[in-house]
Amino acid sequence: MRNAEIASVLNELADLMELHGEDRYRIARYRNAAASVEHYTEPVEDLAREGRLQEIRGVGESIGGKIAQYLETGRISALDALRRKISPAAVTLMNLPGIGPKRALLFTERLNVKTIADLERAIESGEVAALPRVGEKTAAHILEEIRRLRGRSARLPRGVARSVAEEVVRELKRCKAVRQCTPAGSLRRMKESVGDIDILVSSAEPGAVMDAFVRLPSIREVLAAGETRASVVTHADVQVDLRVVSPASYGAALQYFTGSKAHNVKLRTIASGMGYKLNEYGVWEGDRRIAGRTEEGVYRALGLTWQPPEVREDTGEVELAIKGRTPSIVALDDIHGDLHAHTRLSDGADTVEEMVHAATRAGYAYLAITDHSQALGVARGLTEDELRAEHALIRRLNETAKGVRVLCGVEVDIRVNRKLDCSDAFLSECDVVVASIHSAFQRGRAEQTARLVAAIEHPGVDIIGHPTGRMLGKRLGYEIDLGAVLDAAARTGTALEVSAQPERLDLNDDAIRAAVARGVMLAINTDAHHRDQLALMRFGVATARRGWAPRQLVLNTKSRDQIVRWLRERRARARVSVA
DNA sequence: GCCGTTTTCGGCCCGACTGTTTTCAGTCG
Repeated sequence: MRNAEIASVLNELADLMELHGEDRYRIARYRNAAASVEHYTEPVEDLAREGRLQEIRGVGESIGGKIAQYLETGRISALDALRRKISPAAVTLMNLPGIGPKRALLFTERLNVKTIADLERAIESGEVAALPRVGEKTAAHILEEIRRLRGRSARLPRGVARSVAEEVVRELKRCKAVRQCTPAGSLRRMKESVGDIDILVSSAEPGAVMDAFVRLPSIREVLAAGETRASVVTHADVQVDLRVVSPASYGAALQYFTGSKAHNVKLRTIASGMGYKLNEYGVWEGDRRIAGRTEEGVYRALGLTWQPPEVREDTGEVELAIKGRTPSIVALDDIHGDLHAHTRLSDGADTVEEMVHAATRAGYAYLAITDHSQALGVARGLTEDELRAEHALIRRLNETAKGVRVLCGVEVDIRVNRKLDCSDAFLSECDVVVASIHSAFQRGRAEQTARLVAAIEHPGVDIIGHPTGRMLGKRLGYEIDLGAVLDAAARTGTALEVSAQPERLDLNDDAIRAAVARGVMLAINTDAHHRDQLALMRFGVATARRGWAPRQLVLNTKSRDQIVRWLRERRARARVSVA
């Protein structure tokens, strides 16, 4: 799959076009197409082979032709021509904060800057500050940004971002001038990682809020601070942007700062088509504000139904909103249980009883205990006899327990040789079987795909755990042919997990969308290793919502009776195959 | 360059902040 590579080439083309001073709408088309390609779940090279490139949103004849040329020859003649005219160094510089196309060209052409290190030297020598329309402060600011960027990882995992945001919101709410206060931006859209944190406040006294904000104890540095907007960096090196509006504009500002940008552009186009103007202060008919206090009101004024933040990525939700609909997607309240959890018998921290107690408090109807099978030595994997002893304990618990039904399970290892780490007979005795890959991540795509497909087709397996094995910010996961894996899951009815662990979120949103398109069953599980981790469910649900997963395709939205029946039918098949 | 509640051609979102200016260009979101 070369989608990321193709997207990056299209983005470079857009950057060069911008430097070259081309029409901004044309440039926007290239960036738009790059984003579509990046999130496309099928390999774009397959579409190219079948002459179907124009099925990608935002790809027409011209961009489609360039993609085809790139895939055939490894080059794009238009890109080569631009590269001859404009130094590639300008592209590098333009992607630094504080530098846009104008300054990038100024630095490369007037000062012959080729690298970021060159630029640092030019700033230190005073050459940059001497350029027209630059000056001391701008030069110093750019230098600061370069140094700050060097010590920082690009994006924050959402779990970390969430806690930073909650801390800032808690501190801000102590200020009396603050009326409403909430995180917006990609954090509110529940993206798996965020670039910076956006906080929105409504207040009748913006000045007082701004004063309080830039003095918060968690803040290390103020990057910019105006009357209604400020950017700061926390001690944890996270950028936080604050925006203050009046209560009458809160809904419009919330809509605006939640984004995504593409979603907003669509809404503004609709507004202008109706003779209105949409900005962060409201929906305007002339200078009369006809909506703005609530987000719902803003959508309503534009003749649209409100859309959940998770789907606001301009991937079809605006078109639904026009028709008066919202995507039918799973919600946290729909979840009735968790089908993947560990205890201290393998690598968890708590006992079966403690996990069950936590599930009861969560209001669940069922909880599957799925400790590791023996191959996973690092996780103190259990032998079949040890697992049987655990299952006996669980059955005794079920006899006396009211409320939560505990399911006897296992997380069985998928070995390198495609075999499972437990006997077929043992698997057929379990209530539920999760099969996962925990070893040999470096095998090639064909081999990993075959490994997963073998597990999916195994009659004793109900769910594939964390199907791609990725760890956000740590490793990419093993390479698989996602289409082939999804097809196998659709064919056999085996569910694929959406791991709610914030560093996994695996499957991710794009893959979920592709799974949903094929009718693949999903299971949103926490893979809890501690009783408190059952609460991670909301991250998994948020990811499933971003992937437009409907309740009907999420296994653990079933009631206790339904899940028992579903699993029993699969068990029956497993036993037939053993016999 | 793409695309359609208008539109197969003519549109294509809008405002805040900074710094260098002295009325606004550049950048960002």
